[in-house]
Amino acid sequence: MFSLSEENYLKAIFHLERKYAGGVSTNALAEEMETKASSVTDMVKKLSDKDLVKYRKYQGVQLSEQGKRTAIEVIRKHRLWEVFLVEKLNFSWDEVHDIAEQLEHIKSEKLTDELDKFLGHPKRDPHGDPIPDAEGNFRISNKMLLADLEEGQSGICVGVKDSSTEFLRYLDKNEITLGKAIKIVQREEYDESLLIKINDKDLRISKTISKNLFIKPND
Amino acid sequence: MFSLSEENYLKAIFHLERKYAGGVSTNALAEEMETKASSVTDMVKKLSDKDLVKYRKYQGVQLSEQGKRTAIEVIRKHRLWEVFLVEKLNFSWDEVHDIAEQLEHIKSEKLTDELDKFLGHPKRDPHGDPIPDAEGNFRISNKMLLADLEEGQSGICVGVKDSSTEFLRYLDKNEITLGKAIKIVQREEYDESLLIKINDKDLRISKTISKNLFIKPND
DNA sequence: AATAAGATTTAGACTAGGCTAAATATTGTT
DNA sequence: AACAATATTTAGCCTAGTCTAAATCTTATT
Repeated sequence: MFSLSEENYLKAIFHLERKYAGGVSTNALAEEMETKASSVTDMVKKLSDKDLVKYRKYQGVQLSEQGKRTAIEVIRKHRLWEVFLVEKLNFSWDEVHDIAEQLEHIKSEKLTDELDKFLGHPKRDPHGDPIPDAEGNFRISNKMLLADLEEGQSGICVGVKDSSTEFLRYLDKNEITLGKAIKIVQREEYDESLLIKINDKDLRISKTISKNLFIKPND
Repeated sequence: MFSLSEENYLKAIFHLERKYAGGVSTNALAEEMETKASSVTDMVKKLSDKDLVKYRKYQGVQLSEQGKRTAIEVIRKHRLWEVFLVEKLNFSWDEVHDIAEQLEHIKSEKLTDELDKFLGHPKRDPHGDPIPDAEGNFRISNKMLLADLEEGQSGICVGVKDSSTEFLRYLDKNEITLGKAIKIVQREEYDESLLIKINDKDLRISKTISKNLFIKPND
């Protein structure tokens, strides 16, 4: 079993490997963990001793197979608990992150699997992020940023890139929720804002918004 | 907010105060916490600095009002999660303790209250122990040990004193579950065993068993 | 190729929580 | 009242995880 801190490092490395496939730098990890580079170096050595990461001084860090498996297990638990909080306990999608950060460290395989079953094996968490199955497989779907769609294209809103309270509240206010159909009516090249049709209404959204909304394009 | 270790100490002191009302001794607490007396002394000083306990050297320790409130909150969470695990996730009553020990430290008042609501405000956990309400009030009911009932008396099985896997499995095997009616048919004074009627069958149980089963006597 | 800037690691210190061994206080028994 | 047994506390050390400051490595620029 791994400590809370070890699990959080593994999770952070997992997320950063998307951006830095060749190895996650100490500084990037320090920023993600909201700690100092020296602390990261210490912890990364410990993780390396346990064969959870591959680490070469000054060259950054990568997850080992076991490290990756552990990180995915933590992410699986995080997202399942988020579904539980929203679906069963009346939380809204902007309230669940901090609580799931605690719940994701509860150690019991049976608990995770029974929770998954109880929730009906959900495929995505309340923010549209995919939930890995018990074997650690994500079903990845072709999603794009709304900002990258062409004029005239349409699709389904499937996730958010920014999960901050502020952004989620903005979406709530404008009745933009996961599963909704969205069509790009017009692109304004000057400020990169978009005119979209959603809920049968036209809505103008800024680049800031469209860069943080994932869409599964039709066809 | 208090640390995991602090919460566990408060909980242990709370439980021991039932037996040692005049102050819980360092050694008793050390045994309960499965640690050394010297470690207990250190921690008790810290709790005292935070006004969670009243402590006088060599004289034992007692919970302050705030300490008691905190302990009860932890116990409330523990028991609610046990209900959740048994009622919603198909756990049996002998499997839930260790997981609830982890879940009881999750910090979110809203989570606790919503969980309570979701479960229908249960009054007792799967072992028959009362669940305090959000204000920290236990509803105490008149329960007795089965061993202390007279021949001919009858009642309802409402709880267990020993929550060990072994004991709970024994009860399962003999179809003794909470809510069942039990009548004392005969007391054997020689070995203090009892002949009881339960499930319309006669069953002989030893003193060891009858000393660990709580009964709410009829009238 | 040299060097300055930036990134990373090392050294040494700190806190929480725990341990062992030694010192001290309390209690029970004569 | 004294002393032995037991309980408790103190002193000093340990590990995990963190920090600051100093040292060292890498990289970008000339």
